[in-house]
Amino acid sequence: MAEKITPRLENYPKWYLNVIQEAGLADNSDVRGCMVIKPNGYAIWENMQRGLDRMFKETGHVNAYFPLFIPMSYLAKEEEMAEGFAKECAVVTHYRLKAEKGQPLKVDPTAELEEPLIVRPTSETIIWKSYKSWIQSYRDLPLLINQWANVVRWEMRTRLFLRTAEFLWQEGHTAHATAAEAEAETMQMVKVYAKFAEEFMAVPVLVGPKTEGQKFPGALYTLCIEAMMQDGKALQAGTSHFLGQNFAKAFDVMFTTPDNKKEYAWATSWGVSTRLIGGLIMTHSDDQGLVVPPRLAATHVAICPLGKTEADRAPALAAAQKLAAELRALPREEFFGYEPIGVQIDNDLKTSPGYRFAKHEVRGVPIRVEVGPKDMEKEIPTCIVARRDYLYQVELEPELNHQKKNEVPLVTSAESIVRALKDMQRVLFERAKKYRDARTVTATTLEEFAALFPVKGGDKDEEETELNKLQFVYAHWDGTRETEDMVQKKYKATIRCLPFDGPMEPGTCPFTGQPSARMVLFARAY
RNA sequence: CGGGGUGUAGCUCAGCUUGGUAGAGCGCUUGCCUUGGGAGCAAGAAGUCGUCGGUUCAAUUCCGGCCACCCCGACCA
Repeated sequence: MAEKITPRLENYPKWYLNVIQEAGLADNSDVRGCMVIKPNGYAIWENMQRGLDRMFKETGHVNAYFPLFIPMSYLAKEEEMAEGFAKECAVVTHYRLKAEKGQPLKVDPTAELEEPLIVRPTSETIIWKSYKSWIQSYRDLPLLINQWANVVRWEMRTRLFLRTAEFLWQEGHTAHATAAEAEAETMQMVKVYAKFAEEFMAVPVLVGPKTEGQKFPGALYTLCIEAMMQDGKALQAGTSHFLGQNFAKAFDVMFTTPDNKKEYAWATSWGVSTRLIGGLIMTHSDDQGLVVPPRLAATHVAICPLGKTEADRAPALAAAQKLAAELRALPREEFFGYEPIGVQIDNDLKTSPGYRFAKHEVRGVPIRVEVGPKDMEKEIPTCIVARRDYLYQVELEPELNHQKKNEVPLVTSAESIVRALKDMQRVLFERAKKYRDARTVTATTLEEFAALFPVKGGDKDEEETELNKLQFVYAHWDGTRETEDMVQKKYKATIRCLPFDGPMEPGTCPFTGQPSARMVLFARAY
């Protein structure tokens, strides 16, 4: 059978879409720019939700839910936000259709809303409208609320998971009595995101503030996490905003201080979305399909009993069931401390072993176990444990002495599997970090910078397929919006952030010759 | 909103130039065969050819309108 997935080096964007399709993560829908998230993709999102939600709760947050529709006038109350989102808002103007026999359905012109509603692109406005009535005293603060929701941003160009017109996310919205407290919250939450990205997704990230030009509309500043994809492009994976008193002022949210004075509340907001799934795919997956770090996998182990007939297979099937039960019975702390291990027995008699192996690989199941008659005949029965992360990587990292398949005694296979899962989580992170660090460079002169972000003569395909060529580039910057805009226009590279642990020495801006406080991180971005 | 392109089976597409009412591969169903890396053979089901109109004895094919989608640009946290 022909290879179904376009190799990454041939065409990276096409590979990305192939993986999503073949792994059963999502479909394009008939509604332009919107996606259908299929069970396999949604399972990853559910695991992301679980991990994040736990971390939010551990930092004192609670969940609530606010309406999908927002009166248009609310958005208008915060000027920067209105300007920032005006061009991508879906608007509801009517509340009724007209259905007459033999006539096409149409909007009932007599059912026009007095005030149009927008579908939330983000919920600061409607949430702060509520906060106005919830916050009276300093005793009501801090207010630490998160919501899991969908939002709509009418993007011109969409890509599955990375940028869709509707997407799922969480948005935290907090109110505090002091600026310092709100700023600490902003920092705390970006660190939560960084921890989640690195420990759950096995995606290394850089943390730091956005530039003035790239911050969220309505924010005083934005902190973000940035990840490198396999093609060297950057992906903004999460943001945490210090909103100052902008929304409190827009919605008149004042509280009484202990010394009986009135003050506006201080705000933060922070969010990550289903875009993380896109980032996960483009960090770990390979030409054979999806690779999912164990902490986010719904199914961790697929056991394939082998044997031609039901009778041939019976002993192997029994062994598979025993192993599955053993794995499922493991105490949670034996795995990652909470979710139980997901085990699936693929006992399909009608498909060949190769087909089943390939199916689980393309879908990103971390561990596959093969057990068949040959294993069961042995004095000490064994099984084959195959790790998804070793496949097709062997030639890339020969020093790690990867083994595609390991034969282990059945009696010890459960521990072998748990050990492998833990190791895989670590290996994926280290591999991604090594990849990113090897592709992070410094440019001190304009010539160096220009060579790192070549602009081709129009052939976009060629440009996008040059895997390994794009890099993260540290360079000085004079701090002005003009220079930032010029670089974006000329080199299609943006300042991703000013990483907290990046180089801090002052220097000279290669673009203007002006003094620069520190180097910043440039990259092409999704 | 400008420039280009495409709408034919579940999917990817051929056929149209030169009009005569439709094909392939994959997928699906069934049977045989096959079981430690995506097998093979055979049979079968499946399409108002985007839509509306025009020309014609006859339109998937030619002409026009419309609609949808894709690519490039613009735009885009």
